[in-house]
Amino acid sequence: MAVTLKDIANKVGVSVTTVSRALAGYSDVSPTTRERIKAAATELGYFPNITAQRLRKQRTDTLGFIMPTFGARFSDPFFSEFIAGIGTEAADHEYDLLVSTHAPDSEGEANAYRRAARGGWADGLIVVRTREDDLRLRLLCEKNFPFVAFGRTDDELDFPYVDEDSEAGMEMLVQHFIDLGHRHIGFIAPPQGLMFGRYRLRGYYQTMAKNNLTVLPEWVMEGDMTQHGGAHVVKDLLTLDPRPTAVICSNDLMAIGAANRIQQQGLMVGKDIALGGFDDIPLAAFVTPPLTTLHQPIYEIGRRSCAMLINILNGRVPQNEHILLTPSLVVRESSGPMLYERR
Amino acid sequence: MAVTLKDIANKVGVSVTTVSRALAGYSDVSPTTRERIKAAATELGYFPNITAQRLRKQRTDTLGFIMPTFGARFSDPFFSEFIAGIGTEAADHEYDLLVSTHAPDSEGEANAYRRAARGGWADGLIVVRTREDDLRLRLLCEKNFPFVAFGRTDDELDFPYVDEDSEAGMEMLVQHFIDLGHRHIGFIAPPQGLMFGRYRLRGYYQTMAKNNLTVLPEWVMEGDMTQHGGAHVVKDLLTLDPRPTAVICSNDLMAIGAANRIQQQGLMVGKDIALGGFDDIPLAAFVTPPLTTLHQPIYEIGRRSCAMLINILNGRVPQNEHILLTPSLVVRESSGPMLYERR
DNA sequence: TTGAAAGCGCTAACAC
DNA sequence: GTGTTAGCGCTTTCAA
Repeated sequence: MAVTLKDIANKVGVSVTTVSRALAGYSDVSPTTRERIKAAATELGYFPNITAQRLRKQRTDTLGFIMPTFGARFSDPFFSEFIAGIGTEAADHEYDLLVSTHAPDSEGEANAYRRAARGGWADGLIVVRTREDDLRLRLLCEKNFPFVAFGRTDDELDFPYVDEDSEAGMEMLVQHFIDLGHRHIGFIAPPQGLMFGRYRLRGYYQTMAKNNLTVLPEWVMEGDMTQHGGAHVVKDLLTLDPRPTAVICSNDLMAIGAANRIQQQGLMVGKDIALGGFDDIPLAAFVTPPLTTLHQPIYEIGRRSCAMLINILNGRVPQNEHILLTPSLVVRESSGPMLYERR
Repeated sequence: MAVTLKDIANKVGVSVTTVSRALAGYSDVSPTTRERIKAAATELGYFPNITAQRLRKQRTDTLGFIMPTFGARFSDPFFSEFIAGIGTEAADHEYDLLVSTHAPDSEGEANAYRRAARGGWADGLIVVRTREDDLRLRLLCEKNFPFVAFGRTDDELDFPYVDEDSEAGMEMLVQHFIDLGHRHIGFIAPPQGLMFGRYRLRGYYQTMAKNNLTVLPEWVMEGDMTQHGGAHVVKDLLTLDPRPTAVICSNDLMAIGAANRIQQQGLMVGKDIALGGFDDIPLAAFVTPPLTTLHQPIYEIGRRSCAMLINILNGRVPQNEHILLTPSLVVRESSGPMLYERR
């Protein structure tokens, strides 16, 4: 089938070894044979057998990404962007990217990580959406398997990561609403267990406290990070008396869902009620009204985590580097004008 | 490092061959040795070396997906959903999924396909967004490399595909608007070269013609499939005199962008102007006003294309199967009421 | 029922 | 400079 070193060796009349060395660019091959070998290689259309190289080198030159997905209509734009980021960086360094999809915390996911951590599947892993007491991270740390996470944890585990400072981000957003005159600010939190959700929630509480504002327990609801969740949960917030004048959602998808429901109830977002999100997904600027949110450069984060992983794999970097980025506040119409200026 | 067959063989005191056969479940191993071997394998924590198996079997048990991406803020929700679909199906059949990202029609993409078509990278490929005169398909057909496409082509190439009948879908949508009383219907087409865009455009023209409606050239604009594109292009449509009473966008992302721009200009979607999209991305139901569109089951399409590919790889299916699905019309508020019922 | 031997395609230590 | 040899870990004749 495919052309092998042997074919070239036969054709040129040298040994397989020589061919291998010539093609690999070793200096101990005479210029003339090297040329003849190269010529033969191009003529025959030789390309190295990746699998054989891998077996020999005991490395796969492949990165793994086990993507947490949820059921059939799963379609979080985060992942397209993130994959584009890691994929591009990986390709730039001649790494392949293996993607595997599993529901978070499922048995399938656990197996996938166990399999990966055994080695031989990929040389390193990119892990996203770190969780409290994250078994994935625990496993990888324990087995000493190379990985970089997008996200931190609170526990004793130490590992390299890139993260967004959700606490600082949320502080900007909450402060923005407070500065606009809001005092009753509802919050739609992510499901328990996600680290970034925890930071976002914490940022909310802290900023409220810092401004001497009390938070009533019923102001804080938990959503499932999807547009459905946002729509579903916000309606309870709307029935409160007094009704919050602003609602912050811990991601844009939920904010968009919430906006939809709010407007369905005849209220105007950015007028009757202020709304904020987190992520700045590309659509955030194009919904009606455009969404005030915190911008995270997902593609860049993907690239950087991947670059970090590749550095680690090549022993080029102090282990356990930590990068913490600060999101930037993007104010759009959904936050509305100063509260007392409303008509 | 890792436990190999040899380790087990040593431990049990048999040959590597026997261990291999015992573990592979061949019948010609005595029950007792088989048990001893199995016990030793579990005890030592044996797992086969995938690379070695691949080299030996001359197949990778891996599927490739070369994802067409565009720059840094690329984030089309289509891809998360599609990858979730193919990934799940692949995993169910114990295939791995290799993902590579490249700009469409770029040199990098061409290289990726050439590399894949040489073999050894993946056993088969999933191709999406077929193009007119698609070099990728031409290459794969020529090299006889197994693949399944999501999308068809017009030319002589015959290959297995799953596709959505965009023409039929668009007909439903256009007819829907016509039935509502619209006569001046603008259309935002995808960039030249994409097959599905062609079908969608054709569906529009044909349905207009079928209803004896003429289409003025200035009603048809070309957008780039993103929310930006939709927003950008729709404004020219709005300046026409008479202004179209309805605008159809060839995907939801553009429709959402268009809706944004329309409302920015003080017009109300679903009232002053009707709007339709295509795809039914999960957010379509949650924008304001909710978008009338055509539903495509992307996840399912991913699963089915992947299943088809796996069948082909295992020689289980008549080559070049064609599946054509019909999208379903989802009417939401953006199409508005009957035209003459408007206030 | 078991084992020896060959080989998938490549690389590298070591001779010549 | 070049070839011999060995081996990465596995599977599969073939012979015993």
